[in-house]
Amino acid sequence: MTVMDTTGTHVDSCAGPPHADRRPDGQDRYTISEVAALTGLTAHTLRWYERIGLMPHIDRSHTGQRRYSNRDLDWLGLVGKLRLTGMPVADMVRYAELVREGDHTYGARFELLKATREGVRARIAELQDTLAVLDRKIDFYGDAGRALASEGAVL
Amino acid sequence: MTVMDTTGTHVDSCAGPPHADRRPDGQDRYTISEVAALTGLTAHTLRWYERIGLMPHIDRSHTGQRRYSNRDLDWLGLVGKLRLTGMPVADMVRYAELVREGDHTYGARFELLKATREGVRARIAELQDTLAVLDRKIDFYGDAGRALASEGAVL
DNA sequence: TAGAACCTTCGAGTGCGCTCCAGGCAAGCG
DNA sequence: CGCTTGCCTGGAGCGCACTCGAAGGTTCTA
Repeated sequence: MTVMDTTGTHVDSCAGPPHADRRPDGQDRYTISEVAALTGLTAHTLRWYERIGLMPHIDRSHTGQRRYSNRDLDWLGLVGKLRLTGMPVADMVRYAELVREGDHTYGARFELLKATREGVRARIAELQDTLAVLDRKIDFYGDAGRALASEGAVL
Repeated sequence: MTVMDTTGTHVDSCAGPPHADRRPDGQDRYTISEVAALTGLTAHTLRWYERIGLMPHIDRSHTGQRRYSNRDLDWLGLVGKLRLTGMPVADMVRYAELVREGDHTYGARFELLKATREGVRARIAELQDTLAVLDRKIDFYGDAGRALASEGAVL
């Protein structure tokens, strides 16, 4: 249960390419504005994520300021990806809760990830379908659109 | 300029598979609730689409009720597809305006469709990227997740 | 030691895409 | 004739995901 190992690289293995201007583990104490610059989120949004329970506990300096770790950046990377899929923030909060609750939620998290993956796959299929519609429409315009348009077709 | 031909099937050729329970052209005067059932949108939403300029002019019965045509359904089919891509309603309104403005907007519409297509392609790429992240995470869980989770990795 | 630049919290505001309500009209039916 | 059903309009309200402002404390640079 205790977290002894903070040097392993496996922590990073799940959040895409690690950001270039990251500090090595051990000196990874970023201010909120540094994290904002790194992630593209605003400081406001980062604090809001914390308020709604989307972040793990963020370390604080002796004066109470947030100090983000590399692991926090990894988490934000994952959140960013999930956000791109259109996953509602509430669902991500649910996942964050499972992580906080510890090992016994392992199965639930696994299932949630798999369900999310299926959702993303379905979304991709949907978009490819839409792409086909657009392709047909664009061909239509390219080939004979001008003539057909004047006949009243809804282009 | 005059719209003589309403019997051609080419009108339909751009909006995916035609809905099964459609009436043949000529008897295509659907009430708002029929269209709601056919499209999955609510009557409220259909009226709202009209208010914001997303629909062409919808025909009315002698008592002022809306009567949608097959062409209107085609248009709603396209709108539905574009909505799936995440295109903002405002952009779709812009496209609708171009259609209303007539043939001379042909080029603009063509460009807009091509830009939209590129947007969809980019979105698909993004999702595939996310899918890869999820796949890695899921493998991780499946292979050694339980052990690593107890070491403190952010899964 | 001044001032800028950063941080904190709380709470209100914004933009989008609906979603719903109130109040009223018109048609069909027993 | 009254009742129900379906439709009309204009406008208010809602949920989401931020986004920003106010008021005040702290830390860095000259």
